[in-house]
Amino acid sequence: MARGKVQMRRIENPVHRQVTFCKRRMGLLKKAKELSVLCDADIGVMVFSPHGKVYELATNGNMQGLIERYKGSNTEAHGESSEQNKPEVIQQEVLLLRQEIDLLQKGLRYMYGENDINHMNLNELQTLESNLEIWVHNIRYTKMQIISREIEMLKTKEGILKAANDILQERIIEQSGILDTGSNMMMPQFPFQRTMESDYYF
Amino acid sequence: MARGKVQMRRIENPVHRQVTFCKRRMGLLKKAKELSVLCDADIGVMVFSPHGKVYELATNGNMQGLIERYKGSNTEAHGESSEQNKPEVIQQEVLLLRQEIDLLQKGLRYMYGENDINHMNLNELQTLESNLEIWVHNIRYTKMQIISREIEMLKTKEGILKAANDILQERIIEQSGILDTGSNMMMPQFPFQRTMESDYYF
DNA sequence: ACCTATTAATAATT
DNA sequence: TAATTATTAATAGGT
Repeated sequence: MARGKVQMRRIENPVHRQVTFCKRRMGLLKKAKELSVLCDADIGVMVFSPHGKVYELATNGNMQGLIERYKGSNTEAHGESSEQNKPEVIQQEVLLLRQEIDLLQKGLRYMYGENDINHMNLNELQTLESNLEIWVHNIRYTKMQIISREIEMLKTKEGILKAANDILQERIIEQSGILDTGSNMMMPQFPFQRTMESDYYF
Repeated sequence: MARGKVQMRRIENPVHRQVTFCKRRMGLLKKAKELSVLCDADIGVMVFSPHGKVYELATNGNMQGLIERYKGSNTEAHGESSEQNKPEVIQQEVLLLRQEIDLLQKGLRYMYGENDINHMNLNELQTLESNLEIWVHNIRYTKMQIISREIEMLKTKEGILKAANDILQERIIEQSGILDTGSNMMMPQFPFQRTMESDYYF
């Protein structure tokens, strides 16, 4: 992608290789982040340099979580809890989590405009508090809207199904009268068909 | 990178999002492969679509191996040892840190507006709501701390001033006794000086 | 799925 | 190591 095509094979010149490694590694992680954001996907990338150094990206901020998820999705069930409890592993995990928290807190600080919550004065905290409360209020409102819509939909469906059932019952009665052949034991139970995706939102 | 810039945020149109997901996912995996070949690195990429599908690339053909390597490289990185390595303690800590991270992440993600409130489902809204409430709680706690400190400070100041006043009164009485010249009408009122910046925080 | 106008990435160079 | 720039590669929007 620049000043000449590049052959798809190991770059022999070590300097060039190192430089390219840096550049393309950054590019790869950037691309991963972009894909994650644009398409709402979680992505984990692990890069092991030839010298053993590790570079990683976990768009949800937690590579361990992604690995778990990967294992889960791939090999259905693994009774691996025993290995998971090795002290070193856990210790390591604590370390990672701590780093993660650090990162997130920085993010928060950035979000609040450089102001760590511990360094905000009363006024700022007050403002923040009311903003959050407004937000919570909006969220509750949105939730209520969703729930209302859901209920409406269910009611509608119920009505339709009831009507359908009524019609079907009538038909069956008619048929029973006309044919007078069988018992009612095969009569469909009331909710004729009750498969709904009403839990779509949950 | 084509026919117009793209904003770095979730693509709202589901069709566009899906198409972009396919294209960029391919691009990402290609880039990973290239980096691997050109620079002689081992790379693992895991992509989790929002619908839970997993796409992966392991340039050495073995994701499990890369995962092990990842864990290993992290474990031996820090030689901090002993002390509070009791499994239960650490386990507990991991749990707490995880929770904290979860909270921070969600909060951040939501705050950065990567998730439009109007496109969140009930569950997500519920989570967001509780996160915000916890935040509000923390803010209130911080506020209370500040206020308490402020009150302490004021009490201290009050004590000092009272003592000062007492001393002044004594002096004045002494002077009155010695000089016996004037009335007490000019006697300063009790809080001798009461200008404080105690409302600095408000 | 394919096409291209554009943007983004980056190899070579300083 | 850090810029700059000439090119190539990726891809957004359209068919």
